[in-house]
Amino acid sequence: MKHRVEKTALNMRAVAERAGVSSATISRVINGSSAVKPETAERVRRILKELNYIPNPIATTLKYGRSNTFGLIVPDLVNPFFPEFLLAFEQVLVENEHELLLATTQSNEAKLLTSVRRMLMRQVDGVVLMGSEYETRAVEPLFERRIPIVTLDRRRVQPGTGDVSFNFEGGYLQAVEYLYGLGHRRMGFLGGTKGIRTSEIRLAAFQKALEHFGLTYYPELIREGDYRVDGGEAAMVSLLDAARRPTAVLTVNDLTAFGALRALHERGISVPGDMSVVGFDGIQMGGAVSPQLTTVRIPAREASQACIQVLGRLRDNITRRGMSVSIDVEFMVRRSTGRAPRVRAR
Amino acid sequence: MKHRVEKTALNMRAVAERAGVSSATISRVINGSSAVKPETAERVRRILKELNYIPNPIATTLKYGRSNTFGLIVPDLVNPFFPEFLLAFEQVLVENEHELLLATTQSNEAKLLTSVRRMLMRQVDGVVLMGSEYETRAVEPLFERRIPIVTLDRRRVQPGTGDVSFNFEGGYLQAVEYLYGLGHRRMGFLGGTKGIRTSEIRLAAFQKALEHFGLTYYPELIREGDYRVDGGEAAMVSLLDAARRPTAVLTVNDLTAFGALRALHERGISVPGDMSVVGFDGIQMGGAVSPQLTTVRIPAREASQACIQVLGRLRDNITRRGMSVSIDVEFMVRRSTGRAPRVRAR
DNA sequence: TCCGGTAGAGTAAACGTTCTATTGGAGAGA
DNA sequence: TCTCTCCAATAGAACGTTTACTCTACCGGA
Repeated sequence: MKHRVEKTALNMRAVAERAGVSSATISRVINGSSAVKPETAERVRRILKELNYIPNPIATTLKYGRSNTFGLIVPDLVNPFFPEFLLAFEQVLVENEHELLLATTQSNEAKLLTSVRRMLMRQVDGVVLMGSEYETRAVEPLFERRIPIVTLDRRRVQPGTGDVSFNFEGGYLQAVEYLYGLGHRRMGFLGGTKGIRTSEIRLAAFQKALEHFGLTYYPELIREGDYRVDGGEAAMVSLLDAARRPTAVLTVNDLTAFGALRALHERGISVPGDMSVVGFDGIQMGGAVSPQLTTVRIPAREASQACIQVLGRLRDNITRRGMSVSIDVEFMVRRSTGRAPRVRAR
Repeated sequence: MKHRVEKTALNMRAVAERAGVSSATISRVINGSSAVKPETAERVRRILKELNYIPNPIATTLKYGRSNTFGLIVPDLVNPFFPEFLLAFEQVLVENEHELLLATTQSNEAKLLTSVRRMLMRQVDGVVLMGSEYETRAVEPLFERRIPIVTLDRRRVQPGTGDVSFNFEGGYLQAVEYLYGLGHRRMGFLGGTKGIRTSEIRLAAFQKALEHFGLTYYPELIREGDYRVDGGEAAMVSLLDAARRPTAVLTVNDLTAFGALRALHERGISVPGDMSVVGFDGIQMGGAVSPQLTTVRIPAREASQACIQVLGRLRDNITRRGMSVSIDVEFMVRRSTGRAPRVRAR
């Protein structure tokens, strides 16, 4: 006798046999679809519980080519915002009885291609693409197979895709308003990587916020970063060389702000005594450092819900018009911001 | 005509037709399984590429009840070590042509039950269980269905399970050795939650390290924490009340160390001037705070590989003896440790 | 010529679910 | 009794892949 893997767990037919009905009836009871005599249904339900039946969605996926799975492609998990989004995304999916397929690309095109292939193989019903920049060529197969795509903060849509972005204008407006109220008039900005669309959008939002309060925008107080700690540190160090320093700096994200804090701490510049610092993202770690970071929180859960909602609509509607959603952010005052110092000398 | 979902993408039979062979031959070419005439194989391969064929592993899963998927159940992603492990785990899986099924439990038993159910529905070939404590009852269904289980740092195995743990003894030994070399003789310890096995193991490892260097273990310099920042901060604050303070503190993990740093910073106690602090885990963020945290790094990639290897063995072997693997850790000197202060007065 | 071996390829069933088409009765009306 | 309608439930095909079994053609040896 050949070696055979023990298999064939408990399936609908076995349940059906036990209940003295056909597998179709079991299916109907489980899905509550069509007319089943109440007493039959009750009996079936009892037996399902008794046998501890667990359905096999794989079979359904095979039959319909739909997996109730959404893919999430992230560049990496180094930026803590990504895991926090992932966590929320997974929770929302599970609440909606969907599954998650996670792929990381390390900002590497070959891995992006692999990720897309995995998505296709696993018959995902839609894909969320984090990281504002990506190769169009690599995601082409998704378009070809009409898989709905939602990007995060890409600010661009095509037919069959959606975009969920964050309200940077609102966020920086609240932050600037708060700092203005504390007497700050001279604010710097530690930005993102040059040439990336979202960097420009964030900087523009900062500038607009200044204008809204009649504050001067000083180009010499603007620095480039790279969305990471090191870039933020370097940007802050460079900013400290300015002829007249700002009394507060806003940043493009929390990691950049962490870099700024480190630069300031190492130079003995007190935060918030001598300088106020504001982050953006609202990652958990912001509450762990000292001083705790004042920041603008991006609500990961709402963003996840928006992504899933948009994916659902794109899947159901053949209209396939692109959809844009903007998520409101929330200013969080913590300890890295305070009154503007009275006198500032270099 | 009924509404019908556009489906039936490109399957083996279509490729077969195009190549003038049967689907069996296509399958054989793809899997390199049995004798196919080289020229036929070549022609098939060309057509596969030409048609851009993507296989559907769902069908295979249905047939064999094996999905080439490993599940990962984590309590949450708040502790940055978890996402870092997750990232490594995903990468290693993809390299080995496996898939990941992620589930988070928020340390909530109902969600753990749901997670286990998801694992079973998706026909996973094995499950990695993070978080050293879990309800045995909740994972019972995995045992019943003979799904291999690997726990992380649980230090206990049963038939059909494995455990991957970390070499705390080695880690604390290196840390204490380094501090000893810097002149520290009086070391404190900020531990984990009481009553958890791994907390005891870590504390014992610290104690053993002290003994190894002939140092005194001062019970009054030991505090409980909760593996989180707040717990670490409270523990540090309490430790500062000690009649004679230590010159260095070791901690149960990096978050605890962050809490300690925050407590010290807020009280104007210089690190490492007045007090040295050592973390454990080696999370990325340790390099972002100021001062950068000296710590003991747990290599997430090696741990992931070990988990996957053990799961593979458990799946293949019917022997099903429990397996234990210990992962070596690596001491990383950064900026939160320095020479012991000459004179210490309260 | 016949037999057996072999290379190469094809046939068809199976996995678990869903749903269309169909069947079996029961009841009602003629 | 026959026919029609309606309710409940069943039979069976389909999804895409793999593989045990089968088939064919060819070759060599007796």
